[in-house]
Amino acid sequence: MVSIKDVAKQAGVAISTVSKVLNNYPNVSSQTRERVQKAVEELNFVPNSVAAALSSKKVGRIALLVNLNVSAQAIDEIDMRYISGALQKAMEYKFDVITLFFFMFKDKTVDELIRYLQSQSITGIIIYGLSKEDLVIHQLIEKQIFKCVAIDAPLMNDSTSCITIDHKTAQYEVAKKTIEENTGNKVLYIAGKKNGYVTDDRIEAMKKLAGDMDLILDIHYGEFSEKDSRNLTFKYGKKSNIVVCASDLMAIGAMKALQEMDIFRPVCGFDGTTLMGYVGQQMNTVRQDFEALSAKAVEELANLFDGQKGQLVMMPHELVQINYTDIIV
Amino acid sequence: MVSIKDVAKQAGVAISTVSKVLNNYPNVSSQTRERVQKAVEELNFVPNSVAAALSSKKVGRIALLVNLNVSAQAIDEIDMRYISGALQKAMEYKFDVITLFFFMFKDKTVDELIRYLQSQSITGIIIYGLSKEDLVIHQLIEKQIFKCVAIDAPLMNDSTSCITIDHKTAQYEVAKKTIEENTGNKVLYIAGKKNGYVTDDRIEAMKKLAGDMDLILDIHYGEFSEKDSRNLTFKYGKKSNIVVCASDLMAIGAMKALQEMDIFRPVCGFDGTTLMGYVGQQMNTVRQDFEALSAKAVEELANLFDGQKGQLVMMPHELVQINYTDIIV
DNA sequence: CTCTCTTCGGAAAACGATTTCCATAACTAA
DNA sequence: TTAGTTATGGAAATCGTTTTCCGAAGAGAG
Repeated sequence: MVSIKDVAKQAGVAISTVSKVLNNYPNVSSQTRERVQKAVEELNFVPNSVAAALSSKKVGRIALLVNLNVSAQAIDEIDMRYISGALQKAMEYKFDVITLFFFMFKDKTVDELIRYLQSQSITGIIIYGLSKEDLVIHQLIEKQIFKCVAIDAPLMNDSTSCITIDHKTAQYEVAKKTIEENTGNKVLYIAGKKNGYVTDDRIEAMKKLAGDMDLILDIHYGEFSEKDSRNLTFKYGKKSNIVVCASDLMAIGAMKALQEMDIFRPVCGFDGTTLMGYVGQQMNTVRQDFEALSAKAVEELANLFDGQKGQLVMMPHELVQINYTDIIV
Repeated sequence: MVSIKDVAKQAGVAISTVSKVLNNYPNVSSQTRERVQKAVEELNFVPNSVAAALSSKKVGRIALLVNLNVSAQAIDEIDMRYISGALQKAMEYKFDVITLFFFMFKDKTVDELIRYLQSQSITGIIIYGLSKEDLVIHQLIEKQIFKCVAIDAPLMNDSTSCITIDHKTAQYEVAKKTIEENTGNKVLYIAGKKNGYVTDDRIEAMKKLAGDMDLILDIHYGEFSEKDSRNLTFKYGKKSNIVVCASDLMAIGAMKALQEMDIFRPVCGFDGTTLMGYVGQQMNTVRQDFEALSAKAVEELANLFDGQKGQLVMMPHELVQINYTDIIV
């Protein structure tokens, strides 16, 4: 394997000089710099990131800490899009990424988790799927041992940033639009997982909307699953005029229930997943750019590495209207 | 950070001795071994895998090389299940896992890919989603620089194993069952991606079945998408008695087309994803245990590291019959 | 009781980078 | 010309392991 040593020899300089060129350190003359770069080209040298990580605490080895919801269809898509967006951007930044799932650390203490991360020379973490009940992760963030970026969880401190869309506004808008396009003021809101940050934000938005538009709001919690939404719609769908769901998957569940009950209610969803193709009727939803969110998270991690303090980064969202035929054909 | 040095001091032995205990080397007396283990416990020591990877070529840092099919619903589920199964098992083996997607290496040569993997100190690779057209990956495997395990691609050499289910038998069985349960001998087979290893195996099985059961077989290729399957069913569904699809997602596409054409045809799928919940009629399918497949791949990689030669590992599959109500409610 | 053969444990050299610190060389100013 | 900076490049320590090799102690044989 070609190492920095070979490059040094080829360029006729010291190892340290090569390293300086590689890392854009100032104290290298442009001649030497060029000579080194030429040698790098010729030898096709790629620095060993493992060695770099070992010797430097700065080098970015980052962990993608994911609360997986395996096999819930739409959720899988969101997971994959988050992961893929992050990996892509991480490659640009030459970050090393390790993907970890929450369930791998069930029954582990913070200290054990920290030790594990340290054993991997992890310096930065991107977290998503965090709910208020995930104590260990919260402790991890508070300790500020690692640079963290939380997606959709408003946790910030000197070494923690948050990337999110404006869930309150988005939920408000999509529900308002749907209600305005239809008649009636009795709204069934099928919320997501209890104690989810996103869930609470959206409920807050719905309550505000209820106040603003004089609605009768019926709120029920479910998992982000088709099943829960379907069951809740069976129970409460009939006595409402409109069904607002916390995800597209839930919207589909609701539609199926309505269909089976043989009644029509306008339904709106959230997320803008490709699952939208499964809807059986027109639907409003909020499209999130999941890849962009996680890519931004990587960028933000880079900022934190550079010494920037944690901050809240708000990403844009988009209201869309879906028709069955729009997507599939 | 507590290092092997600290453990050595605590136990009153040399660093090398600690390492030997950690890696189960023979030449350590049980007394010393215990003393070291006690020190490890007390200090809560976790070895730094980055350092280990740097110094040893044996230590398993493995890459999960994935041909992602982002946002095709069912495909996402399969991806996630593969990834999650592998990560879990890798953790047991204390392997370090890096997830990489094919598309990240578009336009890259084998040498560039190799260099990248080496720069990450990767020694083993698990590959899935490989089609016959992925030249670079095939070259990578042939070079035998890394230990490889290919899922669903029959590539074996001294350092490459293959994990798969018996696609031929599975396809044969599920189609046979569906045909026997119904009437007619005109079968529309909606195959997967052209040049996919799995695709070809299954087509072969269908041809054999056609011979055995005296069927008139109409084969058409599509992407593993609902859309393609739907379109193909519109075109060719009417003149056949039975529709056999290469995936559950495709089966759903076919069912939708049939519904819209207002004709009934038995449809069978493949994979046994949770997407099965979306079917609108009874359906036979083949359930694959994706987590088990990728977990087995990790085990097999460990075997290869231990010096075992590459081999073909056949995993079991299961025929299942799905009803709409089975899954969702 | 000595000689050889094991068994065990330690010293030290990797692995491939980063980074600190020091020695020049070169330049500036007086 | 000389003292004082500053720019530049190198030597060496370091990160935390693994692994080779060697010496010492203990065991067994004669």
